[in-house]
Amino acid sequence: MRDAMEQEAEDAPIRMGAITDSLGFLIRLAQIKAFDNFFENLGDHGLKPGEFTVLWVIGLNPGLRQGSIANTLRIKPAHMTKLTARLVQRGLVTRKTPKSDRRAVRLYLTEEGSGFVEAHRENFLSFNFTEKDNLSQEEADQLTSLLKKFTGLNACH
Amino acid sequence: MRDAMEQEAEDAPIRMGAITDSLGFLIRLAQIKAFDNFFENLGDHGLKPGEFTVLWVIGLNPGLRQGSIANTLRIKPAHMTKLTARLVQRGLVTRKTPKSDRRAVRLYLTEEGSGFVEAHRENFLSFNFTEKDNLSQEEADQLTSLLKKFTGLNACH
DNA sequence: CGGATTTAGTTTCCGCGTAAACTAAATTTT
DNA sequence: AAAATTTAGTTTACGCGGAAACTAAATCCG
Repeated sequence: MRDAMEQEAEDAPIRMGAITDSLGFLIRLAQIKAFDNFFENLGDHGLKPGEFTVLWVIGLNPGLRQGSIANTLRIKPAHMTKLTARLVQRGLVTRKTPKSDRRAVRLYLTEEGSGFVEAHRENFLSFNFTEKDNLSQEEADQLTSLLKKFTGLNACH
Repeated sequence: MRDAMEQEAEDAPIRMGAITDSLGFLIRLAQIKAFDNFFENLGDHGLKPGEFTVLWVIGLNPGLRQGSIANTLRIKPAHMTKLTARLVQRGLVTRKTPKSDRRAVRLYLTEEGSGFVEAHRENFLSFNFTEKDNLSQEEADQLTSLLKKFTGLNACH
């Protein structure tokens, strides 16, 4: 009833061949899933994963230069400028140019920013857990550890 | 010499706290790395990972509907339209509207498209390997398997 | 010192991917 | 069979992220 080679039948299984073993492809899928989970759990506060991460790092390193953060989090300078502007505009972050180097920009959390991180810390950290849907705790730990190795997070850049 | 709490010294180690264990963050880093590797190894042919993947799947399933591919590869319809247009424009793919359903669009590789996939198959598959930089073969396999589980690639959607 | 280079960040412009609204065709309902 | 609904794909408008060119300040060097 249906053509042998051509995919005329809608319900025919779709062959994916070797891409199902492609790290690049799998990582892209994982990215999508992680993103979905993020919004399911803390979409309400209106920040995106990247923004939250920046906020987090500023909280841990008040006064860090904008460029250092960009470098650490693998965000490009051009993007960092806009991202920072957004956070400032929301009143979560302040920029300060030190007298010692008037090119530089140092970042600090505002009161509100501090409160924000404090308020969402649990949610943000649990976001690591809720997205482990299909994984046991051990598997999740293993995945985390392998990704760290793969990305060279330990060895720094 | 430097302020205790503030990050006045440039070379001070940057604290990242719990995000180094955040799957979402790690996956983003992995994504960036995979992307870099892709372009290092086959950036010359001018296709991006997503485009190559689509080409690949069409090759394995000639005549598949555009929407089915989008669904399988988690590409949104709106994007799929543009992506397909690009591939058609490069002469790698042809679109065909079957008489049985004049809304649908079926996709096929052209001669050139077939040749293209054929020519880059090795490169494309080895792309899985070259990006395993920091990982042993066993670790890479393990990572692949965990990502499959995490993304639910086995269980389908 | 004063010109050349480097460094920090910004601005402009562009492409990718998405959401929402839309067009057209098939299907369901009555 | 006509109206309502669903389905397939496209169009439009927008935001995110990046590359390249730029501005301004600091450093290097003769």
